[in-house]
Amino acid sequence: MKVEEIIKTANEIPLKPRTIIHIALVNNRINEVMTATLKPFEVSVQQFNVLRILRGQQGKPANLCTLNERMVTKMSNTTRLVDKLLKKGYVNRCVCPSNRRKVEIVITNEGLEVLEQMDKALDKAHSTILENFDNRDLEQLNQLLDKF
Amino acid sequence: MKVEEIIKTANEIPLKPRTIIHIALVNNRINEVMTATLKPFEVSVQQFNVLRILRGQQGKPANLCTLNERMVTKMSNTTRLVDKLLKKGYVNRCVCPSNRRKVEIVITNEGLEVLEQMDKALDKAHSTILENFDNRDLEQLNQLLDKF
DNA sequence: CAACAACAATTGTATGTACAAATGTAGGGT
DNA sequence: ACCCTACATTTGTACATACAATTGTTGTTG
Repeated sequence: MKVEEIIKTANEIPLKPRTIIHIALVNNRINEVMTATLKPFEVSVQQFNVLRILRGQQGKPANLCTLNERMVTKMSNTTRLVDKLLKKGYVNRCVCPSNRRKVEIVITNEGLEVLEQMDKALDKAHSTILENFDNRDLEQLNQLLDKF
Repeated sequence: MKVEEIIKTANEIPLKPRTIIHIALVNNRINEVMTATLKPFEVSVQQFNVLRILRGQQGKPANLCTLNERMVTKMSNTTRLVDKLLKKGYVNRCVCPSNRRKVEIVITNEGLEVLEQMDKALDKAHSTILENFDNRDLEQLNQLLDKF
């Protein structure tokens, strides 16, 4: 992606704003690919993230606030997000018996199955997005991103 | 930003998905800062982008489809975006006399003034976001981002 | 044990975004 | 001149997100 072709608003953009814009552009492109990849499964990127977090729990239920903390894109409305996964049968939800304020959410077997398929699809997508990167590039990029 | 602290969903995340998530996290952080910075001016990041593009036109009017092309985050709804800027008095809009399909949009003096203030505020924000980067880092980061 | 603050989740509302359909305009071919 | 296609914008609708207010629950303190 040649950022010069996209940033045409000024002749010379200083390095800092240029970097900021560049990241936004890259992020948008990634999002587009991810959304398109997940479209056949009829789940959003956010919903996918929730499923992935739930699988990471390895059977242990997660409550909403843990989900919120671990979500890549923070969102205020985890309730409605889980609602949609519930409708699709990918998660179960019940009130935590030890603390009835909390809600326990676990991923269902069906959820695990579709998640596996999504993983495969996303693997391909990631390779496509990162086709110009070798491992050294990726390490370097991650090191730089850690500076944020 | 230590991505390990945020990504707790799995013990070992392979390099590629890790990179993708990392970019999303960085982008979110940038967005939060940008939105907070622009909040006192009561404009969204998108609206700011439109104003910046219009200034880049140096007096020449821009029509909607040019705006759309140059917008960092593509959005389908430039009409309503311009509507809001119009209400605030930051832009003028009129039908293009030579081609009545087109709409010409120019930034007003008031728009230019507030834009200058926003620039100053965003300059500071950018420096804060990128405080851990020296010029060499930024060059390197941009080079890597160009690989996308 | 009653009052209160703190917590976890839900609901309401306003705003933002994506996608598709509709409106109005221009130009080309017959 | 008429029909058709392509273009530029607008409108409609469904969905996503941000922020604030509300509900229900827990534990603490007087």
